[in-house]
Amino acid sequence: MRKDLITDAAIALVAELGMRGLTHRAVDRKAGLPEGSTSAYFRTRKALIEGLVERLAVQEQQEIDLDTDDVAGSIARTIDSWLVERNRTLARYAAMLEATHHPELRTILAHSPREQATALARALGHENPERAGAHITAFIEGLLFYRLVGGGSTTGPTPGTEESVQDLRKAVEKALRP
Amino acid sequence: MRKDLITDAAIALVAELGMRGLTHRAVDRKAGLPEGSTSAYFRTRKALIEGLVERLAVQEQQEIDLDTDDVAGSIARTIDSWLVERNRTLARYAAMLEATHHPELRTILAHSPREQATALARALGHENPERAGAHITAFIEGLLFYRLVGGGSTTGPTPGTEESVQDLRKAVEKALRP
DNA sequence: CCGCCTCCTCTACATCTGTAGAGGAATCTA
DNA sequence: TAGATTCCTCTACAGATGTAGAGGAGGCGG
Repeated sequence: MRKDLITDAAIALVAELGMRGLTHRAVDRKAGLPEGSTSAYFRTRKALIEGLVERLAVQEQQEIDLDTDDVAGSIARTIDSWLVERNRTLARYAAMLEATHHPELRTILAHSPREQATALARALGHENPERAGAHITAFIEGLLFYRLVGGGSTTGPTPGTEESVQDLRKAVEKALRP
Repeated sequence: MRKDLITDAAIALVAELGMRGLTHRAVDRKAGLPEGSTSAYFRTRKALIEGLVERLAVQEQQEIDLDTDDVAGSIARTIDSWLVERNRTLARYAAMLEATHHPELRTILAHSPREQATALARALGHENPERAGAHITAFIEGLLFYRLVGGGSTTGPTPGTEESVQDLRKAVEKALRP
C-alpha cells in the first residue's frame, strides 16, 4: 500500500532528522516517490503526523509476550529489540514529545503496557499493584530511554548482543522484585 | 543580559511548540524583542540551538544535594521539582532527542549525575556499583519521563504536592535497594 | 568636540513549506 | 466499448524561514 510506504518513510525521516525534518517533500524524496505524493495522501501536516503515529501503533501492536517461566528475560529481550529497532523507537519518542502539545495523538500512542504491568505486579505479590505497576512501567521506559538517547547510549553494551540482554535482565529483575 | 532573555524565550518556545517552533522570528516575538534580534545574536539556527542548550546546562547546574539522612527523599524532591519546572524539562528532552543527530550537543548535555549515582550505589553496598549506578540513573530518568510525557502524565499525582513527592519516594527507595 | 566602536534595528532575498487544484492515466462498471 | 471513478502527478502560490548586511543610536577615548 502506498500509504504505508509513505508513513514508513516519514518514520525514518523523523528518526534521522527529528520532527523538523518531517515535510511533505522530504517524505516524497525519502520514499522515492514523485513530488506531491505525500501531499496527496496527507493534505495537511497534522494529517501526516497522525498517519505516522497510527503506523507506529500498528507496528508495535505485537504485545510483549510473557514467558511466565522467565518474565524478566522476556521483558529484557523486548527492550533489547526496541533498542535494535532504533528508528521506530526514536520516532516514538519524538511523537510522544509532540503529543505534549497535540493531545489527539495521545490516544493513539496509549500503548498501554500499563495494565500488563499492573497485572504482573499483582502476580508477583506487590503490596500496591496499581502503584507498583506504574513504577515498573516507568523503570522499563527509563531503561529504554537511557540506553537509546541518554547517557547509556554511549557507554552501554551494544544492543542486539547477549551481553546487552543480560545487562537489561539484571535491571529488570531488580525492578520486578516486590 | 540580552542573550539570556533570548535563550530563555527559546526554551519556553521549544517546550510549548517543540523544536519545530524554534525559529528566529518566533523567538523575537516570544521575548518581546524587535524582529532581527535573535538573528543578530545567533546568526544560524545551529548557533541558536547551541545557545539554548548551554543555557539549559547553566540552569541545571545546581547538583542534587543529597541529604545523607534521607537520600530517597532528597532525590524524590529533586525529581518533583523537575516536574514542576515543566518547560525546562521538556526542552531538555527535546534537546536530547536533537543530540541524537547533532553529537556536538551531547557534551553540553552530559549532565553527569552518573558518577553521583555510581558513588551512591557504592555507598549503599551494591555488588556492581558501575552497573547499579547506571540502573539507578535509568530508573530516575524513567520516573521523570513517565510522569512528564508518558502514561503517568495523565494519571499520576499532581507535581509539587506532598503526595507526588511521597509517591516518587516509594519508587526511589525501591530503586536504591541493593 | 570629533571620530570610533559596540550594540541594536530594519530591510532584503533566495529558498523552503503547507496547501490547493487541474488534469491525465489506469481501473472498474455496465 | 463507453463512461464513470479512482488514483496519481504536476504545477502554482502565498507565506514562513534562514541568513546576510546596511546603517543608525549612543557611549567612549582622546
